[in-house]
Amino acid sequence: MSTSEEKAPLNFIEVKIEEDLKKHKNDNRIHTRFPPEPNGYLHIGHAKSICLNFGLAQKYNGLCNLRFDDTNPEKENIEYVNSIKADVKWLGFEWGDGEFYASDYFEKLFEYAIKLIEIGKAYVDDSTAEELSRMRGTTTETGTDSPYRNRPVEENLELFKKMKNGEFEEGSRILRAKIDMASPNIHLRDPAIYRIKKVKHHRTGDDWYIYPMYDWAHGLSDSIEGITHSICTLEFEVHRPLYDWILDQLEVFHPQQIEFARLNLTYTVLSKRKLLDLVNDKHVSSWDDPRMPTISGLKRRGYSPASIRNFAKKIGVAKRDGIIDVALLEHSVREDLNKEANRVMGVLNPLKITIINYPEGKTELLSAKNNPEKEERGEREMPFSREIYIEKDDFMENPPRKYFRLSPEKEVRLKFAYIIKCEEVIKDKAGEVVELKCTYDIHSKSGNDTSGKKVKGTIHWVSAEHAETAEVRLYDRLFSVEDPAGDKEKDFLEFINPDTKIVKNAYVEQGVKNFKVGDSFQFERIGYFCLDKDTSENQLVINRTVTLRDSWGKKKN
RNA sequence: AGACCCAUGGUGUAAUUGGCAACACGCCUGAUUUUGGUUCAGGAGAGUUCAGGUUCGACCCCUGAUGGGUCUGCCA
Repeated sequence: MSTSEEKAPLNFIEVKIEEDLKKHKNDNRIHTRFPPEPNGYLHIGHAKSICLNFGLAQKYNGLCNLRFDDTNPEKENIEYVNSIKADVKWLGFEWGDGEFYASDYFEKLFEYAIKLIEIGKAYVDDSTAEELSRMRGTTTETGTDSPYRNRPVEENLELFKKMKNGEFEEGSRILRAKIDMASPNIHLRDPAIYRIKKVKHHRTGDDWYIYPMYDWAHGLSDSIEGITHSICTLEFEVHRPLYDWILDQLEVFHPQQIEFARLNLTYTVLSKRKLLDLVNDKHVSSWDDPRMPTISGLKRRGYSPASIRNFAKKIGVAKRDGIIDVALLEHSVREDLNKEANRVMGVLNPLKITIINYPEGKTELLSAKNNPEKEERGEREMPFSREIYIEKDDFMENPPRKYFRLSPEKEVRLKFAYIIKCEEVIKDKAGEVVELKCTYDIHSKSGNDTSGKKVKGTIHWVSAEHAETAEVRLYDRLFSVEDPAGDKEKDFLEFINPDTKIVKNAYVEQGVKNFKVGDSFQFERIGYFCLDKDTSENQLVINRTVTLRDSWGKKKN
């Protein structure tokens, strides 16, 4: 038995590609494209598409273009173009010379339209939008022919050129493909392919008074670029007959459109319009608010490009639409950050401890491992002194069974330091524990413990005198229900989760000050965090990316 | 209502193209651990929406039903 390498199962698109390869279709060339409209920021759903399209090109030694579908100047702008380029690059993909814009093809697209008119397959229609809508029919009733449908070619040519020259009012006329008003597929009922829009375009300026519709621009752009596999989401399935019709009429290179199910994620929304609403209505601070499922939001939250790429790999590609558990996304970051992120200590909810048998004024440096998963990351020195902070949760006056942490008369290890014992609990008038008096065992020093003691729990701490204060933003899921957009009665905005806690008075070890904005690290025993761009000279701002898995916390509930 | 698409554990994706369902996440148990993390070992959980048919044999092919999605912009 030869142990040839396991081949990962192919998704249905790869199956299709390999069939094409077997038939030597397109001379075995594989060319995909990622075609965003620059009218918003990219989100995790786009990341799926980016990984798919660029990933296919990599796998089959092909190319993947980045093409901006910029045919609607009303909604598009250069800010979005730039953010999209930055996000794709950040995700780890390169398009080389393959940066294109549908607007680069406006002239060519116009000529193709002329050709379509010339072969009698397109006409200028003077009907109003309402008339067009009425004549289109419905899903059950066929449409009716427009009175302008049989205009002579010459007249169409002349009118279309006048449209181009700006001689008509916006909305007064459109160019339509002449297909079949009785088709059960509404997209084939003489669809509009050009409309008049006297709007300045972010790239072509005032050159054009007419702009092509998606169906006209997209397929032809694919064709012009020699795209072999034009991959898009399911809702374009009904457009495919039109995509094919256009290319067939013009007898040009004919890419194959393939549709797959777009990504849905629990506890969030992934539609550009809804994300825009969140930004515009100030429910979030910006497109890169760390709670946003945008690529820039995930980046700011502390997600690594690798974690997103791995997530995309895990979710697979298919035609069935479903909803993916965010837990899988969270697992993907933990998996990556566990290996990559250095450990530091941070106390989010401090409880002061005075170690009464530790000399006043003394400070010693203890060495701490930076990353147990990567010995080569070495060690750092942490100052230890008489007064320290521990996490409030790490002390209980009346502990339940199997509580491994600190409680009266009990001992725990301070990680990388000594074993301490709780001798006295100090409370305020309200009965709240405000401080602990402890003793430490001088023989229990980490690395050379001769005390012979073995304690069940190890907790994190930070020296009071040496700690830095930080603002820590404990982000939670953006919505409090699994499918906020799925409720028929309530608007998705009603499900926004208000529980993002901001902890102002966290104490963190000094080293955090040396991190750069965007650096990820683990607060031992708590979770993965990163330094936020709001950090200033005198204020550290830290975002929680995701908590650590917590089997104890789960058990308690 | 019509056309088109889809249907496999809680979730997502597989099943050498017809040979009695696998992987990942999540969940549970145990071991290891100076992170109740990681790692390791194990477990529960679907008989493939339903009803027929073809076949020695069906998740896979056929028919019908049911359920879900998409489509009636001069948006993409």
